Amino acid sequence: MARPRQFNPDEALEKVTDVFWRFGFEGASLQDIEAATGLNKQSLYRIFPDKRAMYLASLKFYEATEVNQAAAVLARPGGAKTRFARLFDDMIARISKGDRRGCFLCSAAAEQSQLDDATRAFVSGALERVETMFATSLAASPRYKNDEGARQAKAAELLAIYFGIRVLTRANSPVATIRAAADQALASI
Amino acid sequence: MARPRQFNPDEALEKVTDVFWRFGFEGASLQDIEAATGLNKQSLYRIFPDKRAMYLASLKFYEATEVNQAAAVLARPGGAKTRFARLFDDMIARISKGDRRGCFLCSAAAEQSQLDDATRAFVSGALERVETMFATSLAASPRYKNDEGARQAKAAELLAIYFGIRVLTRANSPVATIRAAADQALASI
DNA sequence: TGGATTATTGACCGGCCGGTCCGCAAACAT
DNA sequence: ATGTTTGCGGACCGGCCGGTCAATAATCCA
Repeated sequence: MARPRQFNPDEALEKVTDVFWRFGFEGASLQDIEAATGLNKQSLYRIFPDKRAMYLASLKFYEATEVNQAAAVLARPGGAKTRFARLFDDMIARISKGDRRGCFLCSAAAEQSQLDDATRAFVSGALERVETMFATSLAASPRYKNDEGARQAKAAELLAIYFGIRVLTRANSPVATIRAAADQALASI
Repeated sequence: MARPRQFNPDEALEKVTDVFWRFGFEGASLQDIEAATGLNKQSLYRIFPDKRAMYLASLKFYEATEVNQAAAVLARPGGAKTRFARLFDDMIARISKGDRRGCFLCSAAAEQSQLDDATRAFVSGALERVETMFATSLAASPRYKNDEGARQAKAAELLAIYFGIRVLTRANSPVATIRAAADQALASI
């Protein structure tokens, strides 16, 4: 046929995701996105119908990469406490390296999910999937394996703590506070 | 002198706060604010130098009202567990009534604190004050009164759970999940 | 090589953004 | 009553917003 695309759409989406992750939907202008990707608006609009679609694609990309990676960490062998300890350690290691982006899903929930139906639908679904993922990992310990009620309840608590920590991360709370919250959560598993 | 102001600045600030609380800084346009307050832009700009100042004033107003009210709930007599149970019950009662605004400080942390220095400074200070408030309430039980380490750690954990629940609130998570997280947290106090 | 097709680019669009200006009305002191 | 001061409201501002268009350059097929 004709001239092939000169950039990798997946790499572009990765960069777009980072911009939305850091600045939010309203906070990220098309200009910012152009600068971050090195692409022209027109090239972007050939891939995405509009800005909102870019944002939703970014959320999906985030789930497929970051959340999936967390799932991989949680799936490694060991009891429930060990698994969550690894998850929290990874999270805190990133904060210590200066990464204060927190969790994109969490920011999207705070910023957009009361304003845009599609965002709310996706975010609420993604949170549910994270909760299920937590419950599955809890089942690695006999204490939760045979008690669905306890498992669900603990998963809900860990979900809240996890996202709470992500908020504290964005708010530049001291690492010590975050570490303390994580340790308390782990101790109760 | 001359003609006195025809509206109550405090009532105006209350309405402005509600708009920013629901829509966020970028999501709330001056037009939205005019509509919500019933005031003209010019009248608003006589009270606030610019939009950012309105936002910061709103955050302060939020702390002075909503956070203060939470502090009052936590200050009522009883052991630590009883006090936090009342706090969580109030929170869940509001959600059940359809109020999904969550916590303004929490949304501000997610949306703005990585973008605006003044917001970050205020939010991070406010979170610290909430944490202190939590620690003070924990001291109502002997178990935490004499163990500062345990008190700080539990306060950090409750802070995370509290803000996590606020995120779940915004994301339209089912009340059952939120209730479960709150109950788990209470059980560990 | 020629023609069809498509990516790329930058100019351009209307509209809304936050913010300002100015004419007018209201209320005070005298 | 009058002059002065101030609040008020609507017109208005430049600039940036998301989004589009048209001219150009690059690549493929035949």
